[in-house]
Amino acid sequence: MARTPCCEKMGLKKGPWTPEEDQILISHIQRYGHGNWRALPKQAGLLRCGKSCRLRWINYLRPDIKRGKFSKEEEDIIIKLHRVLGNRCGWATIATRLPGRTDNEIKNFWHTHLKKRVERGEVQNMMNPFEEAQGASSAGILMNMPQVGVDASGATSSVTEKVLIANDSLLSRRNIPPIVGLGFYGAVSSNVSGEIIANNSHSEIGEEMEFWYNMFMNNHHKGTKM
DNA sequence: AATTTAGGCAACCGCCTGATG
DNA sequence: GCATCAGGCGGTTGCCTAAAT
Repeated sequence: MARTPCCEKMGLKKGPWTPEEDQILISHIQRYGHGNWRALPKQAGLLRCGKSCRLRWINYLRPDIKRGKFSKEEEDIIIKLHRVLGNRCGWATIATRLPGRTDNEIKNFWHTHLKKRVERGEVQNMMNPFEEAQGASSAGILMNMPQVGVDASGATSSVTEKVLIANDSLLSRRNIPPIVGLGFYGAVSSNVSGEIIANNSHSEIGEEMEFWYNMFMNNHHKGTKM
């Protein structure tokens, strides 16, 4: 059975927001907050669905929105993170790293500017911290794999050992994203059920690496649950 | 000056996930 | 365990504007 649509289309307005609608939404949220987006338009007297109100607020009206051109630093962060995360678990996560920027804005900026530059090879030397740490010519990455016992050729055994994973094909066969290279730092190991778990070494590598660590953990769990 | 094309971006759509009953 | 709701997210569309012809 099909889900009921998020909003009743009949009588609800679509398309660009008018300044009057913006003002109504801002005033309402400033007075009452936005606890329930679905109920908000009715309470505020707007002929919009809750989703539309939420999007308008988050992407345009929020007071902490930063508008204007992206800085070089912001570009670098987007490119680096996109390399790691890809489109699929990325824009919102990247947005958390760029205060005042929205996922929609970052997504648009990627598709209209950065994607072309990356495709043209203008940013090909941009590496994430793991790649930088390993060096571009590194033979592989080291992981603690107590239960898997996978050697560099991909063969399995019951032996608990540190494993050097030599190439991307092995990673892809095991459905592990390349960022598993964090294991190079000794910050990752896996438990008996095959789930990646943390040890405490990542706490010593600073805020930036903490961020990348969390990024890895999220990415890994998403990548392995399928 | 008029028309066409391309780029930029706001907004919508549909799917997914977590919470709740 | 299942159905439904609500919020969140990425993909995509379509409008607007500036540049090119």
